[in-house]
Amino acid sequence: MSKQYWLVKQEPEGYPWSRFVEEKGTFWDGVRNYQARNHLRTMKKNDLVLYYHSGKERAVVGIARVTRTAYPDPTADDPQWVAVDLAPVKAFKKPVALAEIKSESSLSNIALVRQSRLSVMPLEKQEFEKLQKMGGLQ
DNA sequence: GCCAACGTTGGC
DNA sequence: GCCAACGTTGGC
Repeated sequence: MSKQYWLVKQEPEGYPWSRFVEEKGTFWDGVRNYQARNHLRTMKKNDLVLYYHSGKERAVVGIARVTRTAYPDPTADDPQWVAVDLAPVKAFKKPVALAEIKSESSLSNIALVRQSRLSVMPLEKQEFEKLQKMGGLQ
């Protein structure tokens, strides 16, 4: 199957992009939401993932990729919850703010806008490429 | 700090 | 199985 595209949300106070880059990757744990979990389970190796800072910052800051597909979340008691491993690919030259995303009509369908509480969501290829371009990358 | 959106829990 | 109450997340 071909590559898929995702967006994950993280509070910069919890685990900022800068630390993600320093550590050259992390395991993406702590997801306790069925919809988000199902998305995690669907991720394949080398799928590309946009990294979004929620809270105060509210901007997409960089691109990551999946280095290990879903496995039981070591921080959960219940084995139904899963984690994946992600590694940084490239930082955006310019973070793309939520306000910009909202004002872009071609991005009005993404879950970030429509369902603000979802922490892991799929993106269409053209949506991913649009965001990438807005972030100053090809 | 407030509130909307959404999920979960528990009483019936 | 419905729904009210409550908790959490995240934008404003």
